[in-house]
Amino acid sequence: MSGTVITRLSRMARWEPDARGRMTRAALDLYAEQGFEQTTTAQIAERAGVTERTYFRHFADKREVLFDGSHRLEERVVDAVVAAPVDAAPLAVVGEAFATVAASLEERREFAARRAAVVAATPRLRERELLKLAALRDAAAAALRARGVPEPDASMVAEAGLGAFRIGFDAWIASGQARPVTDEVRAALAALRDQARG
Amino acid sequence: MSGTVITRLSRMARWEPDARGRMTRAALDLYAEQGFEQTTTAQIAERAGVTERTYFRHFADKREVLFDGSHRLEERVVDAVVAAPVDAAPLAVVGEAFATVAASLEERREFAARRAAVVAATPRLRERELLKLAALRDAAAAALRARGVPEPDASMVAEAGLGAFRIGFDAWIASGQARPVTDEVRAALAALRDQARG
DNA sequence: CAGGTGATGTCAGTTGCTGACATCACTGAC
DNA sequence: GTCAGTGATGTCAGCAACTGACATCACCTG
Repeated sequence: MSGTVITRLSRMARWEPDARGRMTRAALDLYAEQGFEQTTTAQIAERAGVTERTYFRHFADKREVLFDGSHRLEERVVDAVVAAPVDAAPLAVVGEAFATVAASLEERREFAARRAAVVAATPRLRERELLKLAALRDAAAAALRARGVPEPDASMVAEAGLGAFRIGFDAWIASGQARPVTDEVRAALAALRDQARG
Repeated sequence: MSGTVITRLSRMARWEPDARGRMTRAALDLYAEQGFEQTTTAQIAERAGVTERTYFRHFADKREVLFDGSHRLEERVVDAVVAAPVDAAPLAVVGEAFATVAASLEERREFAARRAAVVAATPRLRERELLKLAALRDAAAAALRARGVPEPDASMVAEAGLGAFRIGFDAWIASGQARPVTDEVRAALAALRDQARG
């Protein structure tokens, strides 16, 4: 802790501010540099200038650092589904909802890409990602039911929307972000629609 | 270990046979009785009549005990996709493939239901389940591509098939296995088809 | 300036999981 | 028949991921 720089600002918080942000950046850097399994929570804490105990007060476990924003995504999907015109078709509603969510990732595309690479390379992080995506899907399904869409339609449509999101996002990353994410997501959903009609 | 019964059979294996099976049953029982988090791997090993080290030689971690059959499921999906008539529509192919997989669970419906209850109640087990299902989906997508289905169609159709499988299976469990699983899976996929046609 | 509050530090302890090495039951060659 | 080989198991030491209990510290409020 001897290396900690004490920034002197007029109205400073109690300790060094933004401990969460520092831990997130430290974790992503370390995971990218030396791999998730080779990184210890003690290393993350040290690089962020806190103790290991403080890390575990902010994040439930070693993986959760990379999933801090997932709650915001959930809100965005639900909001988008709720805000859709009442007469819009369910599949179109979720498609646009997930396209909106994807668009929100474009603001921090560098972070998103680095994070995606680490997650893709680590089974245990993929697991956690799938859990968050499942929560996203369930939130979308619930929002659809609130619009009056019955089961199993609501669940299946939500599943299709999430699928388009995932496949579109992956294509966006794989292509070096050539086209906007929203286009990729819409293209994936359109492919499914064609297959269902054919 | 004093309670271990030494069964005397004419042609017995080296030690008590079926250690994996005993561990799987012990784990499922304990998880159901007292919860996953409250169960230690030492308890599972003890009930199965082995040491903790032996447990970890058979299973990668505390969760993997309940996912021993996942490889067989993967084979079944792939086989079903490969075996489908060449002129069959991709969505129909995966639908029937996942219906086949679901049907294979009906043979051990009691085990499947108990297992599903434990998994549903435990986030960490749900995580692992999602990873296995993702592998199932990816295998189906690869098999579709081998049939000549292009991307993103193959991935989206596989996603829809897995969704139907999951939703159908859940409905089957929730209904107390009233109708055959295959019917539930087909119904879920039909719902999506209807939605896609608008 | 005396509490009160919230975030942090310290420390001990449990559990999940791994590597290294010994042992045991059976198998096959001789 | 015996004896080395093989594969599954047991034993033990140890690290890393977490958790609970308690102390501390910076700031705020009356």
